[in-house]
Amino acid sequence: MERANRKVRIPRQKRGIETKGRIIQAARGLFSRKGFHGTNSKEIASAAGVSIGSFYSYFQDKKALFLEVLEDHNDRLIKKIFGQGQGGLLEPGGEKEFIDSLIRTGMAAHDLSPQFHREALGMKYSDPDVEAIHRRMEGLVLDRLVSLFNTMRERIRTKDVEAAAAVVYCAFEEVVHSVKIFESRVPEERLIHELSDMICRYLF
Amino acid sequence: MERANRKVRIPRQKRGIETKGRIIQAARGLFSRKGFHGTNSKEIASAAGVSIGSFYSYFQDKKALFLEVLEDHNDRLIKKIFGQGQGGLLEPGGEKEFIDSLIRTGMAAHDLSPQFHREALGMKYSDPDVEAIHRRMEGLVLDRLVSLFNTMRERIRTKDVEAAAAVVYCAFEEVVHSVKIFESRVPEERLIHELSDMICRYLF
Amino acid sequence: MERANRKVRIPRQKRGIETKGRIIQAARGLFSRKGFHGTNSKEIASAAGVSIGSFYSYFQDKKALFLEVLEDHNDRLIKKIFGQGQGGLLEPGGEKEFIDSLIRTGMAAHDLSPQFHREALGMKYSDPDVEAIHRRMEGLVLDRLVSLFNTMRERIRTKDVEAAAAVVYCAFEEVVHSVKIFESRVPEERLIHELSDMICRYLF
Amino acid sequence: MERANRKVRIPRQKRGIETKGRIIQAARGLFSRKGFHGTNSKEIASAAGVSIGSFYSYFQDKKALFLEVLEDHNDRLIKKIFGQGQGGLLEPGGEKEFIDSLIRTGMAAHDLSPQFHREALGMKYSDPDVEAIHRRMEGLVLDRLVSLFNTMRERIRTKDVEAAAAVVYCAFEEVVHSVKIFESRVPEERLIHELSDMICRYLF
DNA sequence: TATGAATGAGCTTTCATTCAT
DNA sequence: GATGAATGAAAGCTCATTCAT
Repeated sequence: MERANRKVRIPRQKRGIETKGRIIQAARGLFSRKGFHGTNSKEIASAAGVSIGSFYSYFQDKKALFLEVLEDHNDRLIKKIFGQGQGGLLEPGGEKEFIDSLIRTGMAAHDLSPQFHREALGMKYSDPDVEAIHRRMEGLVLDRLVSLFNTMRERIRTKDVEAAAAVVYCAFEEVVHSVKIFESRVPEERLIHELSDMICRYLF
Repeated sequence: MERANRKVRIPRQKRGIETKGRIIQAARGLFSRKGFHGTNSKEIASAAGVSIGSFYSYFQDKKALFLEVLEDHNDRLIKKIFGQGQGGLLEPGGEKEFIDSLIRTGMAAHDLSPQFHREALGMKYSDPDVEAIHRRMEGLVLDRLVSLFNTMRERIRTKDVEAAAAVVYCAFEEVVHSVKIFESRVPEERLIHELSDMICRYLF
Repeated sequence: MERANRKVRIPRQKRGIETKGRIIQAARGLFSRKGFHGTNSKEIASAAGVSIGSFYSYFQDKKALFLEVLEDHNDRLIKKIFGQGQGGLLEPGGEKEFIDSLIRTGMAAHDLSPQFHREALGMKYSDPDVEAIHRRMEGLVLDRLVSLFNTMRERIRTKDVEAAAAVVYCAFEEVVHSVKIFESRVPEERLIHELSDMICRYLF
Repeated sequence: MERANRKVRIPRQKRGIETKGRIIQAARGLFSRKGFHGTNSKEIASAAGVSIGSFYSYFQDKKALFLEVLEDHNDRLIKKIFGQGQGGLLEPGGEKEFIDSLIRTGMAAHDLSPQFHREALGMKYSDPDVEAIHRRMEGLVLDRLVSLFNTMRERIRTKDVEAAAAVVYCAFEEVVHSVKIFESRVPEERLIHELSDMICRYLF
């Protein structure tokens, strides 16, 4: 008996879109609090005020839902990070402020569902699809950094802009996580200060 | 889920110790290949050539086994990292070589069961016990860095040695992971070169 | 499972009758390819280009639809089998031709949706309603055979016309199925030849 | 996460063999009364006085269990059918008795779990594995018939022994089923009488 | 002490059917 | 009338863990 090609409902009407949104919201909450493996589909459905049947008509399975929650989360992150115009900051002498502002923006973005972010980070180590989404996201940010560095090429010490972007991004990411996700023994402000100093000395 | 107050045998005889070791080895392999959630206890027992009953007389439960595999893994890491005496490297002028050597040592350590390392890293995001072990490990490394930096205090730019250690460690960790665990788009050598440069410029 | 006393619409207008027909056609195709249990109502509705709501306004439930498909199928069978006038064939000396013609007609009838026929045959073993329909159909054929045999009473060896009809019908049915539904190891023509011979020797 | 290669337990100890046997017995009863699709695995387990976990450690899934029940059933059939030596029956003049005895033996065999037999017959129309088992069984019987007919070659009318075996077997099977599984309108004795007569007239 | 048969809560998923719009 | 979103009982199956032998 071949499997009937189960179609996932793509909601076009207002009601359907709301329902799907409710499920995503409920799922984000539960995944944040109890993790992906600690949350089951029935819970999600009932937290969304929806039957388990509806759940499975909107999502292929629990993993597919997780990926959608993640995409949704990333969309908001992107908006927060790229939303702010750092337009005029590149003028000579403003390097320190520029880097600080990058760091602050990045840190602030992590205040958006930090618990879900944590769970998603964890899953990237074990799930290829989650990893792929993270890579894409990271690619976006790296590309931006690279083009930023390119516009200030002559003021930057290294010639290897790509590697510079990667290294700076790594340093930044891990510091953010140690602050926002794991409670670092060293307080946030001191870390940011040193991080900023490190990046500036390195780049300029 | 509730914990039975079952007695876990602590093997004192040679045979028991070997058996336990065999289970840990088998588990490391399976956890590496299939992840913690993708591996079941029966598989582990039979890969270790042990009955499921024996398995549970050596380990409280699957999670406890994971923690032991992790501790064992960390022990080896520690040995690899701290084993090398970086004794004489602190002489004036040798800073660059010193940092390079630190980085190389750290990178090399990650060639020890990188797949298991990856899994353990992932689990630290969702399991408090795993997180605690990571913290302890990290604490060890940070302490070492701090004391290292202290011995070269006057040659180091920042006064906030603790934060410096944390930031350097973060940068290092994430770069290592992007190389050893996720395939970075930028080749290893270029990343190491920039990382080393960044740390040196920052510190000295 | 309990039957709601939902009203099933009996379509009287052209459009309704066509819709119902489309559903029956679509269902026959799906039941043939995937079996009754392997086909779900949504599939049927969408294959018929009809909403699931409409589907349930035409048919009490999936089983009721199956029964209608079966009745429809049997109606065509009946037409094919009884449509041909075997009128003049009873003249003395023509017995062999007569039996051959009966067999050929019966075989030909099975070329009508043989896959659906197969499914319906299977379901008669597990569903009383399907069994009842089969019995009625069989009754029709047996009655016809009995009356046929009666008209040639004095040329027939046995006095027990009813049992003769039943036995001949059984032999015929199973041979047809082994040819048309299961691929017999012995080729069709040889089987027909022997079947015809067996029936003739027996009857005349 | 690839599926762990679930091993089906092959019981070697007395207890395990008994348990498996109990499940098979219970399943035969339930399949007979409620059919394959009408019976669920939990019911079977509890009817066998066994946990659902045990059930699945002995059988890959419900279908696999059905196939084992069927094989078991067929084994007994075979014993019943081939157990009786029809050795001396081939002497000249004994043809009628010989055929009668074959028919009686076949009929008697069907008194073994006729309801399960019915279900299995039904499933052969929809399940390829069940069909294959039926074919093998049928092959065994046909081969026996062919070799039987060969030993009495010169007394038999037809030269096409294989087709003869097939046709005779078909007639027999369907008559048995109409008697033992569906209640025929014509009483058993009359059917047997005519069937025997038909086969004898045809063969000799 | 070692074994592996047995357990059963709990998970994911399906699908016939209803009913508000 | 027609629609298709929503329902939820019920199915199949897994696996960490226990415990009688």
